[in-house]
Amino acid sequence: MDTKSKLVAVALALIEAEGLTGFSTRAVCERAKVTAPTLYHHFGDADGLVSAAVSRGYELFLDRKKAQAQTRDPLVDVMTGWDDYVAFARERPRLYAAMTARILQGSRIAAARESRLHLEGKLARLAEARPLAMNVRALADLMWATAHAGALLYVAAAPRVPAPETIAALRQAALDALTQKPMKKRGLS
Amino acid sequence: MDTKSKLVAVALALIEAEGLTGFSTRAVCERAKVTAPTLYHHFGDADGLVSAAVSRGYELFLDRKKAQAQTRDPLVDVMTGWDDYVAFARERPRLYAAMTARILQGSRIAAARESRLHLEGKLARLAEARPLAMNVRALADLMWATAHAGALLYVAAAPRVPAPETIAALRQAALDALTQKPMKKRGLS
DNA sequence: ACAACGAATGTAACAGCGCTATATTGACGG
DNA sequence: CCGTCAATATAGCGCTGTTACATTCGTTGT
Repeated sequence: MDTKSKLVAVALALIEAEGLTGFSTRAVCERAKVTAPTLYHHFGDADGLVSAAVSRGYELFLDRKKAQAQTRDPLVDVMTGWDDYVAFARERPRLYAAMTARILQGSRIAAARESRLHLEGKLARLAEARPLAMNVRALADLMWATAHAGALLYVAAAPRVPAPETIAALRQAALDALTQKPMKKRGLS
Repeated sequence: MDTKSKLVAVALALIEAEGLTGFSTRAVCERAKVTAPTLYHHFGDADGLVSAAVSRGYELFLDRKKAQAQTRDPLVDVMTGWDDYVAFARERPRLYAAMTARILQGSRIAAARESRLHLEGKLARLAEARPLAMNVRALADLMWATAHAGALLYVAAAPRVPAPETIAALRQAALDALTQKPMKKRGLS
């Protein structure tokens, strides 16, 4: 395996094993049996390597999504995607934390944008099948926000598990937004 | 002002100004005109000082909540609290990020627990007024998850602003959970 | 009154971190 | 066979969190 991908693999493994706080360029170099300048030659700085590892994380996530069979009903596809998002975060909590930590700092990851487009594609397909209450971008925000909130409940509560009805209510919120008719106004308080 | 609270104040100011990444014990010592060992004498390590600053953040948050007049309707109080949570995160995004980052690492902050109890108190008062679909703890999780998701939409999207209907949908999810009758089963997919 | 003690602070240094100026290797095209 | 350029190594800088050690200073027991 070439040095560059090996470094990414080592960085990803380190993040999964010890989280972002356990990550350091020196630890990566040691485990990859490489000296510092080669790391900096390939990635510029520590942030570059973390970004690359996080990108790889998004690729893993996307592969999983694409392996998922597409059904007849776009609504089912979107909600299956929602469930899978939460499941991914539960299975790889430290990787997930690293992926989302970067979102908050406004650091743009190309692979993240791809995941986002994948979701918006599914939503667009849904929009063709039935009229939606919001535009696709607002709906994508909502899907992400509810799924991320669900994921956080698992990660933050670990090793305890949140009540199933809490997750169900978040999921229901996503579903309500998807099935809500455009013109029907609902009471807000 | 005594040295200890001055250090907390300086740390809090530094976090608000530059975020957690800009925080360093040396920067704090310099601005507080204090040498390193006095910082370590008072707080043990860097994490101890950050925890203290974050605690102070929760106190500020709680003060704000307590200043909020209690109305006749507990439901209104809970939803006002929801709005205020999101508003706090919008107003002090870096402090909010520091506060929640620690939650995810499982680091327990006493003041955070107090905020949680404050919310559960409000929910208990609501439970006396009308039967709820979930127990208070599950409901508190849900209130936090939806409000945090709303807060994240603002922080992650900054300086852009998320669509109002996305926030409204999250808020609606919280409200639905509060007003949902105990025995009424809703379709889940 | 004063010696003794402990809390609070300062001096100076350690190891580990991200990062880089510089030198060396090694594969390829002329 | 030599020049070029990417890839790697040596060795070090400046910064970080942290700490062993020395010092000040108010409190207290006698």
